[in-house]
Amino acid sequence: MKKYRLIIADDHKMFLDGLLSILSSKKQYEIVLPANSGENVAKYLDINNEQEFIDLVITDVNMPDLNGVELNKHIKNKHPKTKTLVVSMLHDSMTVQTLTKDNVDGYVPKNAEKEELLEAIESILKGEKYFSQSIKEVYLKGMFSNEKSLIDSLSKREKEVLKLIAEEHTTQEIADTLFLSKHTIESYRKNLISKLEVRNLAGLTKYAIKLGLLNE
Amino acid sequence: MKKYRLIIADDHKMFLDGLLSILSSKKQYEIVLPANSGENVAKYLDINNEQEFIDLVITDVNMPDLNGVELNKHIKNKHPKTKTLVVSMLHDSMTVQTLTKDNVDGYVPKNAEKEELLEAIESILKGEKYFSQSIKEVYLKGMFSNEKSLIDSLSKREKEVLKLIAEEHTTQEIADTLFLSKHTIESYRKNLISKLEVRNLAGLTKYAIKLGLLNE
DNA sequence: CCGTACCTCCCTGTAAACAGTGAATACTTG
DNA sequence: CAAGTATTCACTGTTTACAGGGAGGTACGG
Repeated sequence: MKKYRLIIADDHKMFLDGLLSILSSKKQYEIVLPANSGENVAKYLDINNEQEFIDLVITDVNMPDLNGVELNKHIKNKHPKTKTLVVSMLHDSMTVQTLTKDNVDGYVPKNAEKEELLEAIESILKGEKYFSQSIKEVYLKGMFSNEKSLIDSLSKREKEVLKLIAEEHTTQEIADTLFLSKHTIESYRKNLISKLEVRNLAGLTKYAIKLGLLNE
Repeated sequence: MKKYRLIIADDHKMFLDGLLSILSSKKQYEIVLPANSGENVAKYLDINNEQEFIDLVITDVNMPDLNGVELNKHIKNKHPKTKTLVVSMLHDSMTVQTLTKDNVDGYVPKNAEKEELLEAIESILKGEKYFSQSIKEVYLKGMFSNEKSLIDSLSKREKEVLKLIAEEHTTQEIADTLFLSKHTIESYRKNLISKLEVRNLAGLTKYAIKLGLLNE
């Protein structure tokens, strides 16, 4: 029987230990590397994947340095034959959209049963894709909602202004920092409110947080 | 050898499975109930704890219906002999402060090694308290920062108004919904801005989110 | 080369937020 | 009960946000 070589990445050691524990019951899976960051996985693959091929990388989304989305992208670019399975407790539509666009092989939420995880791994190693029902729903909802397109519709400058607005700066202050006229910033503010379909500063602030524009 | 009866609560089944897997290696622990919500644990204890005593409840913080903080409070009120261990990936100072005030027996972050978890369980069952180093640090930081006191200083009504403000309602609208004068709401807004030491609506909104006042 | 999106700036209003001050009633906690 | 705090309301301003309109320049792809 072929033995599959896996890598698991999650910054929560306890979850990692749990996964290891679950997978150790399956003798055909060899866990080559339990990693606590995406960076470590990327480095490992870049160095070793040619000599000793890794079949599957199971990764969380939220990790320090290189997160799951970026890791998946890296793997699919540099090591296209290595499969990827995302296991995450987040499943917002933007993340799901990005991952599928980047050709991820599977996505299972952390509130799934372990049986489902094992099924997902099996399917993926057979060359199939595996997405949990709830992930499919999020994907579809994202397709038909306008949330994603709203975010995409913001230009770099608009995001810059939005960030400053959410950081509690007044229009005049933003104008000063960006060396623009107060009127320009007012235009941006107006456009943002209309584009993001919110009513005021509070709505803009919430969007800025949702978009991860604030460094906190 | 005495067998200890434990309950584990986490809404992420996979994590639950992982914990079960880890604890199953220790024969002296009997997992009576793997629960996916705090509500289930509270109900179980209320019904069964007199006949069949539960030694320890291990719980996550973020759960639907009854969260870990509320569950701990419930247990310490109604079942004071049952120990509690919080295992969470969040460790903001407010949560830690509240839990210690409510006499939680231990707190271990999810990025701890499984050995630490086992050590924590052991200590607690011996009657000691167990807090990871990182949790102690958060606790101390919270003690000397003013963040907590800021939050505590808000009255129920103030939080109510803050919530509505963050939900993008104008002063007039809030006045109408709460059957108060516009002037009253303006007073609240002013007090909130001064109490929370922010500059404007954006700052208030961020605080409202931090306090978890918004249902999203 | 034409359309489109982006960036920039301006004007005119109205509505709302923000600042300072003051004050009466109720409630809660030592 | 006394003292403090919460809750409510009011008046007077100034500043800022918000809404709607227009307009010129650049940059890029079809």
